[in-house]
Amino acid sequence: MNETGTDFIRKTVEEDLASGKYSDGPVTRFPPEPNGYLHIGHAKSICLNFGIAAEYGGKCNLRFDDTNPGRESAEYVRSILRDVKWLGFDPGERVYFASDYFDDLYRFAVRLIKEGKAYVCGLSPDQIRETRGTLTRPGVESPDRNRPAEESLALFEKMKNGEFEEGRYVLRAKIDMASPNLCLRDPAIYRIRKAMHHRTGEKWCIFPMYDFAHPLSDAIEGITHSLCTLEFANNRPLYDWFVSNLTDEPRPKQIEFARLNMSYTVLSKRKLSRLVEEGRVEGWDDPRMPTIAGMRRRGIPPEAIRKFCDMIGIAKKDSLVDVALLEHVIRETLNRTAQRRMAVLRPLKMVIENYPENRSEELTAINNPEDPSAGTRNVPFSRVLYIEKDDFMENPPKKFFRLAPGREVRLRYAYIIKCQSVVKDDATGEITEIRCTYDPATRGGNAPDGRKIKATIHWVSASHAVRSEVRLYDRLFLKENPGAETQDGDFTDSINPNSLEKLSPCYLEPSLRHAAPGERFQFERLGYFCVDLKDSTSQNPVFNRTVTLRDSWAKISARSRRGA
RNA sequence: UGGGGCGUCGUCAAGCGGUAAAGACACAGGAUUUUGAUUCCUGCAUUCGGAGGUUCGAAUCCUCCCGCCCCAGCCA
Repeated sequence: MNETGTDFIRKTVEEDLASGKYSDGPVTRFPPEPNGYLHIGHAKSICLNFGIAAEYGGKCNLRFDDTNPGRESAEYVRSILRDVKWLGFDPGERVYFASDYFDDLYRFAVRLIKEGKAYVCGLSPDQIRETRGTLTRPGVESPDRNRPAEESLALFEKMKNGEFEEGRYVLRAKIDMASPNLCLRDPAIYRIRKAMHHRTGEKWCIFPMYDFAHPLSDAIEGITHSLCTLEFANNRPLYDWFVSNLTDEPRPKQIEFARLNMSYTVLSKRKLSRLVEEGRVEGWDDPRMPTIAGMRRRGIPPEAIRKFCDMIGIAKKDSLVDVALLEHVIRETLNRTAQRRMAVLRPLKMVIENYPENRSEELTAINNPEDPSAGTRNVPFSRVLYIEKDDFMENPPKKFFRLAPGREVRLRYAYIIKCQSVVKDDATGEITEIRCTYDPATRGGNAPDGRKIKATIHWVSASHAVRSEVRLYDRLFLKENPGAETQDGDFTDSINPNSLEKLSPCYLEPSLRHAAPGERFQFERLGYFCVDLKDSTSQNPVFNRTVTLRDSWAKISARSRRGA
């Protein structure tokens, strides 16, 4: 069920079920056009449709709305299928294509013509536009509007047989050229398209329009509740027109809800494809993309996406969901499930002066404090280590309580150490190494004398470390709503130039050597990371940062930097 | 300025005529902590786009106004 209560769509479904209208439970459908990759906005719809079917003992179909050859392809069909399953929903045998219904749809069209409810129109696309009227002026009727049915039938047949070039004729529903709803001003329902269709090949050269194919496909499949986004509300009267003129009860019912918008990203296929085409990202599955494929590669668990969709709710209000909410559910699920490891991303060499040169020892580390069943592992310790550059400051500000000259700090699961001196590059003055001593009595990190150690930092033994590349991802856009003021023109203006930072070499604890692609970890004190699905090899492991840990120190230091 | 849809905390979002307007995220404090993480407390809309009205009683009903979104593809 839903986090926030029962949304208005579920309520409608419940009422319809209670009224006995649909005896076999609700049948919903997720109807993507295979012309792009699925994104998190689609995930909202997938969760809604499959969720309702599951909750009320119904069914959910996956139907490809493939009525426009030329911009659709089998590659997209494959990616969509994969993404839906990865998200955790299995349509099983219920995978359909609008193109499966082309014969039925054709028959429906013929029936409309015979009944005087459709006609073949010879107006050019330009003429159709000109005669459609405007928002405030009615349209004018086509000279072909009263063409005898026999004549339309013959022309439609010829259209089907490929006897006309594209654009020469179109089949139109005869409704009302004066309707205040432009959708009803004799909309085109079939057009000539001489393109190779990814499934029907060259069998057809006329293709039904969405407004015609969609409601009828719903009816053919016995859909009870046809859920779509708000921008289709204008099309609903047309949806009802086709369904009531051509099909019997019980008829499918269209219900609209608000599409998902999320801060600091864009969620329209058009804009996402532009990012890909213009090379702003490395592909549809770039980990910065809000696509399912991108999020998968980023390391976001499908469970988190489902939880997110559950939390944002379903309503009719246009909204902009804070991406922080997504980040929150990602952290929440990963905190529970991801094993902890130590990794140093920006290495600073540390030498333990009183630790023997050739010695090393194994220390025990907890895999997941949130899950005792995850057990423990051993981590090697030796004289030369790497620690994070950020964990040392030569002249620390007041609130910094990590390592600094003369200060003590605990190395996680290892020893309490003290900074004795700093080695710098003579030429640049840059700190190249810090020299410390350790307290042998503190093995494991406990102080037998009970002295309080304010900070614990992570580390990796230099001689045992696995070298790796780590990719740090940040939001793709600097503006909360990149599409807002710029119509479409240049949402790319607000692209974040620093959305990707590749770090190398990074040093990982040796247990990470055999991590499998897709495997997710928490690098302690840094964030959640996963092995890249594409570029990682055992020779050159690559990790992607999914999301950082919450970092109150970052807030404190940023605040004091501003204040000072 | 035709038609359709929508306006409840910074962001989502419950609420559907009956006492003090859920919850989550964000934010701000505090406690515990070998991750400045997690966890745990605490605070955070005298008010529901505005104005009138109906009612003993309204965010919930009525009227008017204001604002935002969608529609003039042979796209979906």
